[in-house]
Amino acid sequence: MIAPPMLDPVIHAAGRLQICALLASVDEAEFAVLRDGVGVSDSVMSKHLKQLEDAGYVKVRKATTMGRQRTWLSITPAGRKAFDAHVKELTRLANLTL
Amino acid sequence: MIAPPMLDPVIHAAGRLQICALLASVDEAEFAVLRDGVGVSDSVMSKHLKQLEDAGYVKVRKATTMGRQRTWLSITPAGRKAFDAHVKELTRLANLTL
DNA sequence: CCATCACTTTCCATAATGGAAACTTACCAT
DNA sequence: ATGGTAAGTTTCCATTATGGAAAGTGATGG
Repeated sequence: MIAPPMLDPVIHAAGRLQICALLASVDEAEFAVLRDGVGVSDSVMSKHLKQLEDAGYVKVRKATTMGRQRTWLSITPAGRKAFDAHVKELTRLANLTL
Repeated sequence: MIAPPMLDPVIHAAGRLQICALLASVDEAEFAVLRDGVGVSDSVMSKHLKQLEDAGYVKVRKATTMGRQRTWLSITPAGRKAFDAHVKELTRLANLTL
């Protein structure tokens, strides 16, 4: 192999890549905002978030404000690091010279 | 959805993304070079190339030079366009602001 | 105590990958 | 012509990934 692919499979999948990209740009985002932002069903979003959480890339904060229970997601330092590295690797690939 | 994902599934898959990246940087590449560059088996490389060819992104040229038969791959104009668009979209996602 | 909201999990059906092994072609040697 | 080998191709089979619908959970309002 020319260069061992540093593409993180947890981040590379289209849906999760979008989630990470969205979370990387804000402090926190509501579950529903992410779900609609990515355009998937509740179940799918929940599953993607679980994978990201298991990887330590996303932090989940359940808040009960004004009687309303909402889930807020944020990217962790590890998540940001992994995302940045992933983007960097994509950039490297895109500008690759054989 | 905030922005409809313009990620081309044919190009996004890690293996094919690497193939496209490699082909985007050269005029032509030999099958074996690509296979080793990406680090997959003959069968997998063959199947990825078939998908890229079916999509019109890669051109296959079978050449018999000096008694040796080799397959040369090159990216087509459509392939380059799709790859560039894909990279552009990845860049957009990476710099996304919610 | 029951209904509802906001996710979570389970269930199920596809689609995507991957490698090994079998198969095909072309070309060289005999 | 016939056999052998190189270079891919296809087939076979096993995993894994996705996705949505539907059922399940826990907290909250009435």
